[in-house]
Amino acid sequence: MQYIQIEKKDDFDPVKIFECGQCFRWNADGRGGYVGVAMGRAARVYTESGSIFISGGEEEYADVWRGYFDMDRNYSVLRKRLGTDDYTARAAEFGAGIRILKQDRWEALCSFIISQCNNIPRIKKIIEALCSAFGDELSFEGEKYHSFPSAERIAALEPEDLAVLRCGYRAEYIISAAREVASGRLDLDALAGKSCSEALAELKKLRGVGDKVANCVVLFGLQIPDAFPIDVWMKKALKEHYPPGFDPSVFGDAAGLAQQYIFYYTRSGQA
DNA sequence: AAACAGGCCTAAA
DNA sequence: TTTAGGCCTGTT
Repeated sequence: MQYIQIEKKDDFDPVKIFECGQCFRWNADGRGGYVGVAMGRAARVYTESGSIFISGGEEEYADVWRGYFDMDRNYSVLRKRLGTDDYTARAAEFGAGIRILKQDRWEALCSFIISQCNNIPRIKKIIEALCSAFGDELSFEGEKYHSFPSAERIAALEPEDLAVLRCGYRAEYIISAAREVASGRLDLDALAGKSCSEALAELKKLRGVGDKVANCVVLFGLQIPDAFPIDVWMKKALKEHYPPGFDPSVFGDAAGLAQQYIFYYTRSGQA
């Protein structure tokens, strides 16, 4: 397999990128890299002596991975702007290397619906079951993988068809979201051009999508940078390290990135 | 065994 | 507009 080498870049740490909780389909490969499936392709990513290596050639990089890894944004510059308060500054330093992936919009929506009231191992297990059952088979470096099934594919199913996922009450949420997207009643591409609050309001009309899930979809799927998902970890961090009534809009367009640093830092137990 | 997990929905104040 | 209880399932 051909790999593309990208020379020394600003922040890019595969461990942090894939373990900071924004995505569910990349796994450590046991030899320092990560393998995963995104945008309909399987790939491997690793860093070695300052360079980044991504499977596939120049063309695949230009078409897929350059955008997916948000390579045209300088995270080092963004990160250093986040030193407004002590805790955020420490979190940003600790999380140096995180990048916010430009994930497939439907995949982000479906994945974060599944994530509700679940732990990460089970979220990943359910998503893999969904892909194995309904995604397309992919072959990569001698192994089989599966793409994330399209909204159209899922829209054609009934909640009972998702019984194999063991995802419980989330099954009906998944099906109904898929039908909204597949029918065009919910246009995720169009939403990506809207403001954060407009996008949130639209997403929250879906059954099973509340404030937290909507913020994740807006940030990780629509790439609207001022989204600020607040889950139990963020509640804890905000309560312990920020003034009551703290307004994340002080971070401006870097609010989403600040959230990732704070979340990763708090959850690491190092904070 | 009972509680909890990276929420959401509904009913009731 | 805020709060409590229930929800599928798997793990501790």
